[in-house]
Amino acid sequence: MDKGWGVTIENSDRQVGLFGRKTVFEFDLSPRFNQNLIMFPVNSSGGDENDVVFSPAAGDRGVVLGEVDFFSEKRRPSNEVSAAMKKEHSNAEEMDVNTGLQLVTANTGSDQSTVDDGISSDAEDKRAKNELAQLQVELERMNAENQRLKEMLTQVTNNYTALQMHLVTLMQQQQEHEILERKPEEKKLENGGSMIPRQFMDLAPSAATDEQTNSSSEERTLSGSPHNTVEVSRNKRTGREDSPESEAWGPNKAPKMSPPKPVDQSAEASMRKVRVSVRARSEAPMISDGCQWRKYGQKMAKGNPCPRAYYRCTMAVGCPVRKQVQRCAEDRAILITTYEGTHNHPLPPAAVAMASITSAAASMLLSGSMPSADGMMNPNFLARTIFPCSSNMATISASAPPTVTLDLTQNPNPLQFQRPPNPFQVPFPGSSHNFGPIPNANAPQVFGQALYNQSKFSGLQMSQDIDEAAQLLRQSSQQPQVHQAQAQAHPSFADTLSAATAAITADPNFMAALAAAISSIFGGGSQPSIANNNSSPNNTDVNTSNINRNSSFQGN
DNA sequence: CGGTTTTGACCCGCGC
DNA sequence: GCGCGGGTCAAAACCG
Repeated sequence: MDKGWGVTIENSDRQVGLFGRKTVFEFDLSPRFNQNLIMFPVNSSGGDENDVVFSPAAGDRGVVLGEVDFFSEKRRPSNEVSAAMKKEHSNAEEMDVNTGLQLVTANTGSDQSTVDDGISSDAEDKRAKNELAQLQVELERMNAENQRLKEMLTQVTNNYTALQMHLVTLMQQQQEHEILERKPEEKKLENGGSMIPRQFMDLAPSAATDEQTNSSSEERTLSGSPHNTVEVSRNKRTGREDSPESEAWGPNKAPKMSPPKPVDQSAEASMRKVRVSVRARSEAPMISDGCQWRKYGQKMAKGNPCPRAYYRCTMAVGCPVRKQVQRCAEDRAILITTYEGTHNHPLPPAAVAMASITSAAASMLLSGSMPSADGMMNPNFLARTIFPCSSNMATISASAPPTVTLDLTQNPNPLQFQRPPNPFQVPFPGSSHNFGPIPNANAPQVFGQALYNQSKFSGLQMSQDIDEAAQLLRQSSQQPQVHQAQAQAHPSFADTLSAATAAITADPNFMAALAAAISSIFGGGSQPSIANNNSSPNNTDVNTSNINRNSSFQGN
């Protein structure tokens, strides 16, 4: 707020009001002190020649009604104005022609009886007007304050995001530099059309660029290009030559007699095989991340009665991205989705969200895990870098393969960088800290959207949907039970994307914001669509129609 | 009929 | 070398 009046009571530290161009102010001076009402410009501390001093009689109370353009030189108040106000204040209405201030007073002090005796409809009207004016003052003040805070937060968020992305870029460049120093031939491998930022693509844990260089994949296999070390190592496992998909996927294709890869390459491959794991509470068998998946396997993992399902992305032939879906053994309400790889094809916005977050997480992890870098020494730093909204929502596992775990199951700090299954395991006290009635089956998606938007912010584009997010927050807080009913009618992903980001920026309590955003989309955990779709634990179908209007982007 | 899921078999890495 | 566990393949089954 850059225009308006500050109002103080003389000889008092109390600043009783701060109002803008169109406002009212209620004053109530103590009859025991000879206090003046001082109005001063908001950019003044009071006591200068611009102040407007009003000296009501002891016990006077009333309101100041004004529409002030104080900073207009022509209407700047003067001592003459204040003098005039002094002189004519008592039980009267005044309108200062210079400031536009209207002074309405009513003595409620020593001659209160006089006022009471003279109660009239006018007095009642004035009293009601006073109350109304007071409320308006308060409302306006809060609105102005809210707006100001929003603007500040927006600016801070923009700056932070820009710095964050810049940091990611720098770390990626550092890694690239190291890679190129070792294998200059890799420079030809470029990101070919993915919507994922290039710094994410190149840092992705798998051979995201394999598809673009399919024709030379075998050559690179023989040459042992470290950029595709993961795929190379797999190609060496079997040597089948079959479908393009298999070629692109590469696993189990190389004959056993393939030359053993050097030790350093093996180590590098391990480092590159980064995974991003997302923990979220979900009744659905699989979270919706905007991509199209095909299940290619299912195994019973040791120590977990729930089967682990294996999916691969089918949005493009040869996309190297895979994910594993498994329920947490300790709390089967928690769905653990582990992503590996980077898409090598354009993605819908919904998929970009998750791809960006996983790639960003993997990038940071890789950057920190490079042999020449300090690496894992400070995973919390990495976590804060990747997920500024909550430094406790993610952890990095130093185990092989390194894994970034995003924990969306906790409250109030939903994400933890964790080191499963080592002693750094994030605590899940009873697994009861969750979104409550809010299902977070797709919480990772929302979070991904947030990050996606943050990446968008790197271009200093700020979400214009703060109001929308605030509305979502209000709806959520007011009608927490509505979520289930909204299951089939949530906003589009793009809407949610902006909303989630805006929610994060608009609410310091990220958890509440996230919950609100999630609830705005997905409704209750027992939403009919999900429940109907998936009655079998092995049925990995997920109702992505709730996410994507375009059914071609539905997950399975 | 084409795409997807299921599921037993296979391969590989790793620890002993 | 062997066994175990994780990951993947691919034929068969399933589904719309």
